[in-house]
Order: sequence, then structure tokens, then C-alpha cells
Amino acid sequence: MKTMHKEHTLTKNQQIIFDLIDKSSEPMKAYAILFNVQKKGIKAPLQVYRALDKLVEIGKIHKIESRNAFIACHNSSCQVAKATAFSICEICEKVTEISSAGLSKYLANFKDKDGMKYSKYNLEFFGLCKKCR
Amino acid sequence: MKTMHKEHTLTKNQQIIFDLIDKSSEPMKAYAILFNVQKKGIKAPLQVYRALDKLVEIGKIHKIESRNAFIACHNSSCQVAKATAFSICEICEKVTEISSAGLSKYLANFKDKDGMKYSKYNLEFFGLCKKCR
DNA sequence: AACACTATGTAATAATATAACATATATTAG
DNA sequence: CTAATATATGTTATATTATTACATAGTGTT
Ligand SMILES: [Zn+2]
Ligand SMILES: [Zn+2]
Ligand SMILES: [Zn+2]
Ligand SMILES: [Zn+2]
Repeated sequence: MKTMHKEHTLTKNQQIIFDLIDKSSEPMKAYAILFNVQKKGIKAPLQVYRALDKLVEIGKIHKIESRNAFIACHNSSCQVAKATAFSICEICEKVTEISSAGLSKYLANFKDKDGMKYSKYNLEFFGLCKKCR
Repeated sequence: MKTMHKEHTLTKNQQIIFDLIDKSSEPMKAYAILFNVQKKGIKAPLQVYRALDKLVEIGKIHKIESRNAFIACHNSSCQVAKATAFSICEICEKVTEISSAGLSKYLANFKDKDGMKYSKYNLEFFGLCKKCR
């Protein structure tokens, strides 16, 4: 078997925060998350950041670096928690995870001028989404 | 002539801050920049951020989004202020701007599943640099 | 001179993220 | 099972990154 998926059982805080992000239609910022989960007993920024760190680490969510925001992974079976690509609408800020075999293959095989390959990358495309065009 | 380069005459603050970043061997963070230019009369964060915004806008520097840091553009004639790619060493944090015709062509021509093209992108590769391998 | 535009100066504050320390819960080894 | 270890949580304080708001100054155009 080529890829074995370790099942990560989420802890309570991780589950609460993942559920919130997962059902959100847009990327969520840490303090928006905090505000939303306070009714569930998560009171401090650090509790949020710790859960976010872990969720990113195991690939359940991704951080949109240019926006300091987080979205759930929608690459179904995301073996590529470390090879991410997104399109970002510069008007409505809609973010979509790009799942392109061609793109990931190209980038995974890309060699810099020293012949160096990189297995980990993050790519953010910017433009206008369908609605905003 | 294909690309006409408007010469941007930098203002005083812009020049001070660009010079500092340009001579730095590593990406600089905004408050490190602030600290360094205080002797030159730039006293407030906003003065730094305004200069940074402008310098990014005209392509003299780039922001490394995953690090909240800034480096001078070294794509010599950077027509691609909006199409940037970097390699980042996860140990020593060395950042290098990637200048690859193949890569930029591939990305500029990349179409998502809706057939959408993106003229603007930012790509960050992560790995270990020569020294850290 | 009048106007528009860009840049600067300054103070206050907002938004994002981490350090430090105490406690609790889960996992593993003996 | 129990002790040891690792992971997760709770809490307070603080560090880091970035923007709002408003006043002033310079630059170029008509
Ligand atoms: Zn994903
Ligand atoms: Zn849009
Ligand atoms: Zn460049
Ligand atoms: Zn290195």
C-alpha cells in the first residue's frame, strides 16, 4: 500500500474548531473562530491556535497565508497537506482549494537552478471569481 | 517594445527602507526595519508600513507571506511583481527568489477546472537549503 | 494662487500570535 | 494495574504585526 492514512481522532477542542471551519463557506480567522466557540467553552486565543496548529499539521485544514485565515481541506483524500494550491478572489475573498494532478505533479517535480526539488509548497493564485468577473 | 518600465523615483522614506532591505542578506520584518531606521528619523510603524506597501506595489520588494517578512526583488528586471516564487529553507530561513521562465510560463498558463487563468500568484517552496542539507 | 494629489508625522488602537506556567487526560511500558 | 511519559487543556499575560484617524507638508498642474 502506497499511502497509509493514519486516522487522527480529534480531541474535543480540535473537533469543535474543525467543525466550525468545515461548515463555514469562507476562510475563518483565528479570532472569529474564538468568538464563535466561546459558547462551547473555548475562551482563550491559545486554545484556538493550538487546535489550529494541530489541524494544519494533520492536514484537516489549511492556512491561507496571505489572509491569515483557515479553511477545511477539500481535497477529499488530501495526501498533500504539504502541497497546497488555492485560488483567491480579490473582490469577494472567496477561496477555493485547487486540486489538479497536473499542477501538483509539475510543482513536485520542479527543480530550481541548483537542481533542488521541493516536496512542500504553497501556491496562491489571485484573480476574480466567476461571480465577480 | 514589449515591457516598458516606469521608473519610480523613491521618496525619502521609501529609499531609506528599500536600501535597508536591499542590503540585508535575509528577509526583514517590519518592526526590525523600524528599529533599524529610527536613527534616520522614521519613528512610527505606519511610516514603515506605508513605504513597504508602496515598494511592494511597484515591485521593488516582495512580501514573504508565510514569514511576514520582506526581501528586495532580485529578478533584475522584474516584470513579475505579481507573479512571485520563492524557496524557503525551513532550518536557516534563507529565502531565495526563484526566477524560472518555465515555472512562470506554466503558472501563467495554468487553468483551473473552470478554465480560469490567473495572472497573479505567489508560490512558496519549502525545503532545506544547500548548507542545511 | 488654487487645486489635486501624494507623502509625511504622530498618537492611539486593532488584529494576530506566542510565552510561561499549572493542571488534566490519554497512552505506553513494566 | 501502576508508574512513567506524552499529549491536551486552562488561564493569564504579553509579544508581534498591522491599521485607523487625523493633522501637516510637499509636489505638480492649471
Ligand atoms: Zn487540502
Ligand atoms: Zn469573487
Ligand atoms: Zn521579484
Ligand atoms: Zn538553510
